[in-house]
Amino acid sequence: MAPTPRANPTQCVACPVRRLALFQPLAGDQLQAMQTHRMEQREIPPGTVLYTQDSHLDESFTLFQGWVMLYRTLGDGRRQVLRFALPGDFLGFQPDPTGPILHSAQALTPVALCVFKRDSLMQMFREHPLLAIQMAWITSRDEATAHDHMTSLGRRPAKERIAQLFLELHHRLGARGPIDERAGIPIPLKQEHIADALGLTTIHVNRTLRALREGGLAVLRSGLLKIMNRPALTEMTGFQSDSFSRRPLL
Amino acid sequence: MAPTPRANPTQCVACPVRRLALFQPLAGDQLQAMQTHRMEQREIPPGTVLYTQDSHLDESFTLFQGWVMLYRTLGDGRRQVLRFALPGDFLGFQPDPTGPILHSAQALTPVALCVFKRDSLMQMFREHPLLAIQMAWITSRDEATAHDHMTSLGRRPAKERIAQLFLELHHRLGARGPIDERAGIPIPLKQEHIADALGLTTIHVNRTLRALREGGLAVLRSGLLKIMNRPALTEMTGFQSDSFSRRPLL
DNA sequence: CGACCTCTTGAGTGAGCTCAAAAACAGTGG
DNA sequence: CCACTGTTTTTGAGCTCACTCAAGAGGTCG
Repeated sequence: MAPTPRANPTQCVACPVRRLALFQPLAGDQLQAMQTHRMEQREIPPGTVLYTQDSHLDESFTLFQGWVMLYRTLGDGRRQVLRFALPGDFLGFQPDPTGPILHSAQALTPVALCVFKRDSLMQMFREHPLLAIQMAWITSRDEATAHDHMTSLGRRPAKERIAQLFLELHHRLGARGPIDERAGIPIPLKQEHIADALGLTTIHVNRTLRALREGGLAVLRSGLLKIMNRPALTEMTGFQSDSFSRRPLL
Repeated sequence: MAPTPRANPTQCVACPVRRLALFQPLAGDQLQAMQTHRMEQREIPPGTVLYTQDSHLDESFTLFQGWVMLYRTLGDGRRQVLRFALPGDFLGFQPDPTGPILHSAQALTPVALCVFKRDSLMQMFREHPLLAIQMAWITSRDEATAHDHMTSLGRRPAKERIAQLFLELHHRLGARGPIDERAGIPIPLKQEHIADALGLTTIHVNRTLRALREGGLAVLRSGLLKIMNRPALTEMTGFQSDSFSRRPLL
């Protein structure tokens, strides 16, 4: 994640993407090589389901613009949001490419993606080992974020879970570009999404948001998140931005 | 994980390890090359802390024998177990090798490991790209397991969480060698470990174990797990072993 | 035979859930 | 511009699953 801002950011060949996670640190010749692999840019409206749990997927994606929600569904409709993917994130990389994918992905906003055919991606890895190493690091970073999330789910009360989520989103968005603290950060999440991410009910999320608001800690209203008292939030969650550090260029 | 049993399993050079996750699918010359990199076998007694959250780690490990618990601790002592590592699993791979590690690791049993110095591992990746690709898949599989775990934590009641854990452990152990259903599977976990993995208290784990026992579903006693009614357990969790599929040889 | 874990059971409490229903809001068509 | 419909947010009331506090029972080891 958190690509270092630089004077002359590398471009993703097929897409007009800057500082994309998988490509940003690559040398020019490798970028050129990627042009030869079937890459496609795709744009989809909010609500579109990119892929569905248990289906077979022969593509993966780099998110260029917008938010995508990755989630898993249990038989009776219970839902767990696994990750909110932001621009630069990679989606659809599977441990077993021949097996079904284990989660679904849905666009929360208008979304722009780079699409890779699976065999094409494999081929790229073979030809450009650095890409494979980058992929290992990206996946490892996602795993660390999942660990944060697990710790929230298992060991934090509702108020802390929400505080932690807010700080995480704020930090991840801040790493992607400057954000206007005063105006508030645009967050396209319904209370239901937050509930499904944090293992709560919508109703309880609502009450907890009220508590945070009335405590002067943070306000989420009409799609805008305002952090009112960061020190207090950081204090209550023990938030460390280390989890989102940048990876080495190798 | 789940390496296919084969007639003549590859050996991990320095260690007398068979079917190790990172090496199993490698060709002979690559294995040889690894000999030239600083690898070390290490054995540690139960309870040993391999590494500690927030410390700087310049090694990573392939687990050869025994169980290792990966966990995170919050300021006030709350603990979340992230993963129970079994033989063949890889530990200590970090998204940012220069940053502090974000969790701790402790041996639950006597443990044997292959140790890699960090720069040595990096060097191996550069020289043998297939290793990097394998690493990406291994990490991706771990992430999928973390997703299972998250779903339990967020959206399942205590009984289902424990049932799911039992089925997962049974399946992962089964993939590593034949297990004697009747005798029961050796599980070196205290109720406290289970509680910290599943976001419950020890006391509630105890009560729930009793419920499972009295319901004729599964019994965990004196370190032995017996699955008494797998269909019922599978039914209540919707357990799919897909999550633990083997990865491609590329 | 104590000292120390780990497991077990009881009793009471509370954070978060369910059920139910307003109120605010957004879009749509007349 | 407004009535009409569907979605999202908000609030109330009561319940329950899981937690806290407390204490006894088993096991293990020096």
